Amino acid sequence: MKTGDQGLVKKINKSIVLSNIQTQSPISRAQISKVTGLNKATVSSLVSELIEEHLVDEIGAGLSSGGRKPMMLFFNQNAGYTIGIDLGVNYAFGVLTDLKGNVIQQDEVVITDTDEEIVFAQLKDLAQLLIDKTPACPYGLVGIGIGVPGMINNEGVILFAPNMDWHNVHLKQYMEQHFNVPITIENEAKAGAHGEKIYGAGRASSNLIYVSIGIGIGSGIIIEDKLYKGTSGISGEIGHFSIESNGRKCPCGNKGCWELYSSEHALLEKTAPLFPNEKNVNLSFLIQQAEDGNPQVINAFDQIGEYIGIGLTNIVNTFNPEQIIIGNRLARLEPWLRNPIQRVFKQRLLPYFQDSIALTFTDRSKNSCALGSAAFSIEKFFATNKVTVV
Amino acid sequence: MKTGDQGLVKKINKSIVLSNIQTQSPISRAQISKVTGLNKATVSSLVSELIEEHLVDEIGAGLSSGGRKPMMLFFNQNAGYTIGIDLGVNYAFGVLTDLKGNVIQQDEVVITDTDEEIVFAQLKDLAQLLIDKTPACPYGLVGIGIGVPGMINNEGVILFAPNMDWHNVHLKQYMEQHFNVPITIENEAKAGAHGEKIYGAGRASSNLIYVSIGIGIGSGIIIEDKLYKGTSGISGEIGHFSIESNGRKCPCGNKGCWELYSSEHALLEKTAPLFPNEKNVNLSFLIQQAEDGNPQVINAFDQIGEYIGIGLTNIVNTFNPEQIIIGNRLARLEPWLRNPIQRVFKQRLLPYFQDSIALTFTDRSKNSCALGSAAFSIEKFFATNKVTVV
DNA sequence: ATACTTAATTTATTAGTAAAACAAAGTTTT
DNA sequence: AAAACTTTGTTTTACTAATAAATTAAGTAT
Repeated sequence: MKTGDQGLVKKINKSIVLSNIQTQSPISRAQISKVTGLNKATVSSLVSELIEEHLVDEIGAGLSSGGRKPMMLFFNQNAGYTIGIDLGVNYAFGVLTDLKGNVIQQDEVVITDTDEEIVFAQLKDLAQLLIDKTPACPYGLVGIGIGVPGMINNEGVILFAPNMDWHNVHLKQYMEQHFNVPITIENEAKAGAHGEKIYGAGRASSNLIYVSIGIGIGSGIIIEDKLYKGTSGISGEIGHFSIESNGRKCPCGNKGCWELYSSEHALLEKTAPLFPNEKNVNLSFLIQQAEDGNPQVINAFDQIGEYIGIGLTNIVNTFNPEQIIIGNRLARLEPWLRNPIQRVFKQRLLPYFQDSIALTFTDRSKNSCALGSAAFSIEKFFATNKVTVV
Repeated sequence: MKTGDQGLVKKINKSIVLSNIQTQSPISRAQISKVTGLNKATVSSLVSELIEEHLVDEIGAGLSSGGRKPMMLFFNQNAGYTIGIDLGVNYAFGVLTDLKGNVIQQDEVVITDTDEEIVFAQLKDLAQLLIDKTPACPYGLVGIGIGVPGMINNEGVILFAPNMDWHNVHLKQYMEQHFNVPITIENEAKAGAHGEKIYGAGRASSNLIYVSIGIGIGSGIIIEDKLYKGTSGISGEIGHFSIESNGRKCPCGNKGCWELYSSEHALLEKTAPLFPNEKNVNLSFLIQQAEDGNPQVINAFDQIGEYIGIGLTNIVNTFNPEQIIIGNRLARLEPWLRNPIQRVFKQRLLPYFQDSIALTFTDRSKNSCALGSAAFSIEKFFATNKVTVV
């Protein structure tokens, strides 16, 4: 039980002030006071602390609205930097961002061998490369986050990453040994969900499910603005809920798992026979075919979309979320998936859900997994050092 | 954004003190100070307010442990009373409880006609009957809660109760007109989940799913100790997630819904042909048959249990909860359901989930729906009048 | 030039927790 | 049984943070 004291009050209010400056800047002290209801004096005092801590800058006077000009405040997004890495099965994509999530630098390495030690070394080099590009600033690098396609427990241990063939892998320890900053290892879909919630399409939603459809299907669950990790850290394994209770056996033990019908893997399996002479039937190839009007491919996309819709219906019935965001590789298929999904929603969802659900595809120009991973460190930084997150 | 001030601090601490007295009583001021970390003076001051508000009583001196005897404190559970009603399709069961959830009085009425006005009048009479039994006390009746088998929106409107044939029913308004206390209308499974979390088998779990298996299947989702209601208040409709994506059409619009295979309705449908001469094949009859060793009935129970296990597997994969509690009518089948469910878990769940999940059947001697409905009012009472719930 | 407006700081007040001193009521030691 | 110690709970004092009111600063409107 955490008791309350004046320090708590100050943390709360300081956090509110900072978050207002972050999201509404340029903003004056007077405006903050009006918006938050905090007394002008309180705002002034908290702002001056934030300025001393280099988290806020005075950027110059604003326009007068009939009286003294307000001094406009800016969030000093360059007070520190953070690294986020999206670790895939055959790539690792890293970003260096400022405290607002702006990408300062990015880099990608190709992974050809998923051997633990090789990948570890590649991740270390990728991080070092980005660290070397970190501009001089008061707080330096505040943390490194990595999104991994596997199950991560509450201690950050990678319990199982099927497509990497990893079991009980201690990436966190390895990174901590090499870099003296907080390390966050999180499931790729949870990181993606967080990225969408903080910086992406999910900012306005309190309850959203980010459905990561790649080789398999995972998800990140945001409930009341907060990532829900589950009791042991492995919530959201929705790729393995059964939509055919006695369907094909899945390696997970279950039968008829959703991802057997709706993932990139399922799509490739389904379409490969259409191109017996083509060695390299991959997603880009299929998209090209669809764009060229190949009816069989378009039909395959539609069928996958229908199965995706069936699974999403289950999610909506379970969570009653405001929004579902489709992420990862199959988000590229938006033009072909949106219709069948909406069609299934219309057929299968109760009317009460139909009105309240928004379907969004991730903006692939931003990597929400890498950004979300980076954002974890920013929150830890504020929570431990300066202000509480409200 | 709710800012912090000293009032907030006091609310938090007062709530902590009260909750310690509620759960640990008899307890002295000194002990509370030690347990909470609050200063002795702070505890004294907060306790004296609680005593003035009749929420806490000094019950006499305790045993000395080498010095002055401590004055033991008790939560005054009789400071107020609350009513909770479990509204079923053919019954309404009401309890009058004290502020600790002890049942003071209970009553049940039979519902033969689900016509809105008739049921409303029955509920009003049931509540009045319990009110008449309310002992004299400082706060009187602090609220009435009703758990309804249907979808309730955030404003307490019953959008749809299929088995009552209700659409857009304003029970809350009706009760408010007749009783001048806060009225809470909530879905039956959500109320049950809350009851289990506050008073029942789920007290120790932060993340739990209460699965109400009756005519249909609903659920209440507790996430981080809090009931998750969903964006429009209708989360947890897990009876309508599809486990046979192209299975039988369900009235909800979806196909192959879980409850078509796993509910009491499914069980009765499956077993009725076994007893062509029996007019009244109901749950009690089937249980009697199973107890008498009828292999066909036992087999039917096992099959239903398997389907329940398949659905629960989906839930575990999705939520990674600490605990699943089976509630409502089919909880009576625990002796026949536990094995097939555990069997399915063993076959279908990933090992990481197997360790962390506890399966519990509700204690049918307590009605968690009625108790949970009653508890809603207690929380509202403390939140609005005295202390915040922490 | 004077009166109004708005912004931000300074000063005084208030509310709540905490630390220390104290009072109350015991037990243990001699 | 007196003295010394313990534990409980209250009182006194100090401190911190928010707020209200007064003040200073820097404009605009007429």
